[in-house]
Amino acid sequence: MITINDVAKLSGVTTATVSRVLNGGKNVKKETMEKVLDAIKKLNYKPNKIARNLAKGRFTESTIGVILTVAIYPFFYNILKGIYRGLSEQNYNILIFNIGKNRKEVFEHIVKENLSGVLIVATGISEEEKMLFQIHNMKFVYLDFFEENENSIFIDNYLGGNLAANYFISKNINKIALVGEDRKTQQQENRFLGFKDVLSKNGINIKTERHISFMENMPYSVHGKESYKITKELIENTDIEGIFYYCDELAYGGLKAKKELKSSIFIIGYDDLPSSRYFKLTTIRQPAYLIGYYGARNILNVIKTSNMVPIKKCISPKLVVRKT
Amino acid sequence: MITINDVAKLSGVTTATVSRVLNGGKNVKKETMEKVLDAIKKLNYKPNKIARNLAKGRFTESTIGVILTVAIYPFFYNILKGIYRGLSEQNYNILIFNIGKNRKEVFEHIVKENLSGVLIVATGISEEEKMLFQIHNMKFVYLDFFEENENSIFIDNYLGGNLAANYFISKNINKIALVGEDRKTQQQENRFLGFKDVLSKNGINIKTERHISFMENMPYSVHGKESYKITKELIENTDIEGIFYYCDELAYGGLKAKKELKSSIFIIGYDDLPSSRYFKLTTIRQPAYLIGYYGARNILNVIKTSNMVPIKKCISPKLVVRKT
DNA sequence: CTGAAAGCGCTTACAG
DNA sequence: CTGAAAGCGCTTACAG
Repeated sequence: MITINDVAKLSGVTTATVSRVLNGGKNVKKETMEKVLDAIKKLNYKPNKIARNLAKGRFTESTIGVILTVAIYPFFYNILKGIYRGLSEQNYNILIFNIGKNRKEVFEHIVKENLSGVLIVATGISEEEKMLFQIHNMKFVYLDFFEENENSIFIDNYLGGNLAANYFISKNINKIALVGEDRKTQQQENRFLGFKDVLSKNGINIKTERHISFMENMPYSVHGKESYKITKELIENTDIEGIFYYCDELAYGGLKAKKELKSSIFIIGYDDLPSSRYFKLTTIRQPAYLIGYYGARNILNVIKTSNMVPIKKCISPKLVVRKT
Repeated sequence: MITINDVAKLSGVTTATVSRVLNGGKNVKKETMEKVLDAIKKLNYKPNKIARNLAKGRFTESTIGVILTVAIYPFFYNILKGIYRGLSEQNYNILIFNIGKNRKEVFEHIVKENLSGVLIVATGISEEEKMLFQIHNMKFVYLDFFEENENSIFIDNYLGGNLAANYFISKNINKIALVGEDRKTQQQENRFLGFKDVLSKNGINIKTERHISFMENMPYSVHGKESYKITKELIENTDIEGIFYYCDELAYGGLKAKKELKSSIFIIGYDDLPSSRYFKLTTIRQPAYLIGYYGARNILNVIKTSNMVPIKKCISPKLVVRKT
């Protein structure tokens, strides 16, 4: 590594002078300046920001980390947008981490960064990871994820499930299927539980439940195609009247099957992504943007107040009735 | 600021021991550890990452800055997605900066960050800003922006304009209006120039040109509403047969006016946002995701090779004919 | 298991 | 205009 010492030696001055040049060249003779600049170029010297910031006593943190798993889906994008808005307002920057692969390494990297706090999107972290954060006094807020005793801004997925079930009941639909992913996420568990609970209260049992195998490294649309196949099969081989999908993108696949087979099956999604409006999909709306925005405001709050009582913010989803 | 010295004093040990505790507590007596941990809690001590990184010789940069103006529009979001993908592949993180307000301050902040390089989205930077980057040996690549002698990944907006004009000509449409923004951006200038050039070659002159006043702090949909009004007025008061809009979101407003007035006017947008498919909007597609992805790969390249020849990558837009 | 001391790469008041 | 030296907050080989 080329340091200020190397530059000083090559240009025949002390590091003090090199430093002066680096800082704008006030009080430096023109010729000296040129010599130094020359040496910098020759050595392709790049000042070390870390050292400089330490020397200058610049310890202000104005960056919030955002921890994402795998890809940015449209839903997460809206969360991100909200975060961006909330953080920009307070002149904070966003540092995005992807913990999809090398999770452990990335976590160790995160605590080395000069961060004010961290926003964790749609996933929980292990006790070990929490410990790591604690040692480094790194505050965090969960987004779209609930955990007792932690700061979390989340959506009432159970209620979302209720809403979907009530919609079917209002339409007098009894033969119902569920289509989701095969990985157990908090979001899906609660949605489906809320859905089933309302149904059983009304004496209805789910006819069948299908789970698409989740593929981490694929664009999510691949799952939509799986959903299309499954729906087709369901329509052809069963007397199902309605399907509740884990999310809109899965429902889109269902819509395609429905159309192709000219079926009159009822379909309900979850998320209310932008496209759902144009597909006229009946769905449960989650205000993703708000989650992000609240998240941004709250992490800033947590940092400032070093609050002991965890922040809990539960957002209610809404039924959006369209034509499916 | 509370430092390791304060903790050492309060717990009656030296900084060496505190440091050991901070680093996992290997070779520290249990009681000592507890004393230190106690002091840390009492003082709410937060280790200084800057100092630690300097001491540990951790100078690896694995972060790329992304400079955005104002808000994240759907188009920029797709660029971001591409960047995210390309950077994640190489285990780099993204640090997002918003230069919408306090531009100068933010730039000064950027060069203080420990960044490997910077991606500048859809905007040029001034000579002064370039100088700043040069002094700090900060490499950058323009995305969706062209400048001679700089690294840039851009879209051929002139060609995009050509494509739109040719479409109108193929439909035998002669009475044409242009709807754009009132700020002069490179993107709009080139699009409209390309459009007009083809028309004049065919002996056609633009009938009228309208410019919506750009509002920085508003969601872009506000501009769509303006566009709706303007289009309505154009349909009602002129014999225009076709309108070319600066971007899809403006075209959506036009679509609404067209529908309301049951007009048969031809409408063509620019971008091909996801919703455009459902609106059946004829438009010029810009592969935003690709720009981001190439951008990520290229900035990484620029850093590694300290290339002298600027990287230029021109991406061609495509006409997407739908029903409008 | 713990401390004294040197060092990470840079900056800056002080003296000349 | 320039240098010698102390210092930023932390880590770590060395010695005990």
